[in-house]
Amino acid sequence: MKKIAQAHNSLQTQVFRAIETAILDGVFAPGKNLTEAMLSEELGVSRTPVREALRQLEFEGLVRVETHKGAVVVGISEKDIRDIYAIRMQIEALAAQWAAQNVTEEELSALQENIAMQEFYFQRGDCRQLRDLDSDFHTLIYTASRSRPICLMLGSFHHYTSKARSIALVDLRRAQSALTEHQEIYEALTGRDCEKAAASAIRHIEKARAHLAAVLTDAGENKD
Amino acid sequence: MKKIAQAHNSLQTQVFRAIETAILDGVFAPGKNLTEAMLSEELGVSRTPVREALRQLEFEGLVRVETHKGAVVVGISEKDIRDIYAIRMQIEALAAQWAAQNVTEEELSALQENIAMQEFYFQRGDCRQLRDLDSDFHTLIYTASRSRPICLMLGSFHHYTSKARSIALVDLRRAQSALTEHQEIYEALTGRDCEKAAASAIRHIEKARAHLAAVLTDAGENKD
DNA sequence: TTCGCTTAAATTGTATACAATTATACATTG
DNA sequence: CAATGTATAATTGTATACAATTTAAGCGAA
Repeated sequence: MKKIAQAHNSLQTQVFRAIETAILDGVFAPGKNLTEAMLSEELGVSRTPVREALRQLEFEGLVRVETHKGAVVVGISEKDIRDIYAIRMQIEALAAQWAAQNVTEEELSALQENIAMQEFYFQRGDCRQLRDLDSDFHTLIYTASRSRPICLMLGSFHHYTSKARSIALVDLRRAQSALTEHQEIYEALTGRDCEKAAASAIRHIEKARAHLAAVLTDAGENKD
Repeated sequence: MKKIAQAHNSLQTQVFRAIETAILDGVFAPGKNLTEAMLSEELGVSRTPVREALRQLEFEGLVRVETHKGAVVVGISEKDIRDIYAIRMQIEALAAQWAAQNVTEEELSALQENIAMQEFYFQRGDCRQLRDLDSDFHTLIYTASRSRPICLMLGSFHHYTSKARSIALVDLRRAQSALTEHQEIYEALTGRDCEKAAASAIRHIEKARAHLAAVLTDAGENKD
């Protein structure tokens, strides 16, 4: 029934993305039991790619799969998000620091372009676009760090941060603040200033965390 | 042909473990092309569980899978390990800090038992057992942190640290030092002293890193 | 010989069929 | 009526069959 995103990727990948976003967008609520047959029919594919996708989602921590029992959606709790921010504060600092040393001119251009787009969509008040750009911005920095462990780690539970971003950037005041902080990080990178990059990154996450702490009153729930 | 570890788990899980350890033990060298047919025959199963295992291994970063091309083993470079230690220094500090607040009496007993075993196998000079105990020790602390993101993150690329541990703990002098540091962390946890726990963890990883930096002259190679 | 095209083999991607296990419903018995 | 055991249905686990794609080989012409 529902159309799957792009066509050029493998079905398995598309199925994975489809289920992932469905979970993150709350279409599949925490605790919901995901049967392979249901997903197959819903997405118009066979069970094989669905199974592979579910196994990957289990690795990402989005679902829990028990043998002969099936998959259930795992919720992201408030505490999870708080923990993520504590962790990110450390890791993003490392990433920014290393990126300052290794970032290429092309990547700097991409970051500049990204920030320009952020300014554009901020004017429009388009939160969804801002969220995606924010996501891209950080991905660019991870990549520029030239550290495979960093990329793997931050990519592996990327959805957690995505969820947190979604919650946070709905507030346009926070979005503006984030934009300023992004610019600060960008400047540190252009100047190849490791310390400033790390400090800016920490300040950025710290502010994001503080904002989120204020916003988080009725966000996620845990289904342990 | 080759027997797979336990019997009660699903084939898919067993296949996953089998391939994982084969890669970590160097049986499947970096760059090696893993065809599903070969793995199927080798492990005496069909392609289905093999495919699911490969997809998970891709998420772990141990192999790279390209559509219609298959999976190749990704090597762990020296730099990867160095990066891991930099990251771990931050995350283990968080984990230890949180564990000091949340650790249960049962977990403290388990840690005590673990350390006792470490002492025993250190006497015997059994490096392999020491490595596994070291792995268990840290897993216990992650678990005690009561943070799902921490557990997910550190579990997700656990093999990296495992690889590093294997390299490091071959040196019995390092093993002894590690044992002392573990005891220090354990004491911090029993005293529920967050600051001491974090500081001990950082010191532990820092020492491990320093030792590894000295040892690492001809370890891993990268196959990008 | 070498370049290029065609074709065949090998490999992965997907779907389906079958086996094993679990959950559910219903009947039987205390 | 409750509890339990059995049978049936539903769901997952695994294997195999088929389609799509890539790689390589073979063949021919310049």
